Amino acid sequence: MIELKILKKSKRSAARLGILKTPHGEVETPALVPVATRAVVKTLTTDEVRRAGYSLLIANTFHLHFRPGEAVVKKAGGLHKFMNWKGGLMTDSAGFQVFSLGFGRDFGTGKIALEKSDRKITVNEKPRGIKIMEDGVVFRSPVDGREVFLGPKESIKIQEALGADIIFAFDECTSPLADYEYTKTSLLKTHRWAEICLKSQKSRQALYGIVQGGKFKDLRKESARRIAGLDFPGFGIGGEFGDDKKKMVEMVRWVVEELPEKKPRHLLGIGSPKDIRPIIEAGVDAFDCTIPTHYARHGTAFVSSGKLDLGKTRFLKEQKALDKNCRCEVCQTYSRSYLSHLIRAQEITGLRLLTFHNLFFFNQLVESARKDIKKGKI
RNA sequence: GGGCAGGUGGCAGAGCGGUCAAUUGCAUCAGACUGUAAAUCUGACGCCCAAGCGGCUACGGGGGUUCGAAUCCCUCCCUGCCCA
Repeated sequence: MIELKILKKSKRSAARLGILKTPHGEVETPALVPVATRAVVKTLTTDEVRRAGYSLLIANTFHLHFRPGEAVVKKAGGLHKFMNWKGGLMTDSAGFQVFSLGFGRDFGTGKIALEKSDRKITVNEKPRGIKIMEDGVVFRSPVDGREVFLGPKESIKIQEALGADIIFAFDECTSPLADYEYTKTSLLKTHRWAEICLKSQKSRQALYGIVQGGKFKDLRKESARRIAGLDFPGFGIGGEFGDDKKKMVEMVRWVVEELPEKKPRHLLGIGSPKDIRPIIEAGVDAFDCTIPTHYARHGTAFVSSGKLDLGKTRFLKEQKALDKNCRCEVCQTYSRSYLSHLIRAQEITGLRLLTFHNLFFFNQLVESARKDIKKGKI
């Protein structure tokens, strides 16, 4: 099991400094959790991920179920051994794919609505790519196209076979376009699924319940109270987060206020550099995000001044490091010019170096936030 | 010197009488990306512009046939391969 030891609570905000103890080591919180969807932080070895400053990763149940299949992972001795990761591990429940491959794909939206849209998803509306049913969801395998049913029971069973330290309840992550009725109805399902997850769990893994409720305050509050009322050792805060940053933080606050203080809170899928401080101030202990790794593979390096698109020809002329204040191996070793060349030439090492830098850079941001909690600045 | 094959937008390479300012790929430029569908995707890409089924200049140069030519004919220039 896990335990969150709270070292310090901020007087200025809901932020707290802590240590999350897992069966595979301790994690300083607040913590960013790199995403290892298919049992790998894309392009890096686990040793490199560790060197970038991380001790907790999140893998994905949906993707690992289809390839290689949880039986393969189990036979290999579990996810830790399979991927050679000695730190803490989480697995996402596949709930996000209900959204991502459903309405998310239909409307091209993510968890945050980047443009205000009048399009609303109403209560009886159905996504095209998947079928959402009372006790689960029918998907098509991204590997071979065959139809597969996944629900709370199936998700827990798979996650038990995978063997991460922390697992998540199977939920429906609603779209920013979902209206009140849709969200409310979906919430009933997510709550019912949460209970099924708890009941069907046989392992001693830490099962986090997930709070949903979209952008609606009463639904978020209700969801937080319902989920907090169940016997979960930790909580995920999921779903969509409105259409601007202020709203997002406000929504996290609504939820955090309803959650028990002693248990860890994990914000699912949020973590752009600009989000990091605000969500920590809102009381989040951990959060995972694909941004550092994903953007790296699209040629973007994050630096103190913002982000650099190394694919642009102008960087070929710059001999300096990505970020002069970054202490990472990449910034100590390579120039923007060289990295730009690698990215432009589509050399895979370029993707590796940017991934490493971005992860290291993000960790520096989180680390400085932790220091500021300690100093009483946050 | 003879024979054959070619010369198309920054490059490669389609088109072979009208719907061609010209398929496609690359390059270039711009944009997107938050529990990974993602080493991905979108858009622009001759010039002008009051932006439109708009004007202008364009498929090696010149000339011709035709209502109409990148596409057919003549000629010149150039390139590759083969034979002397």
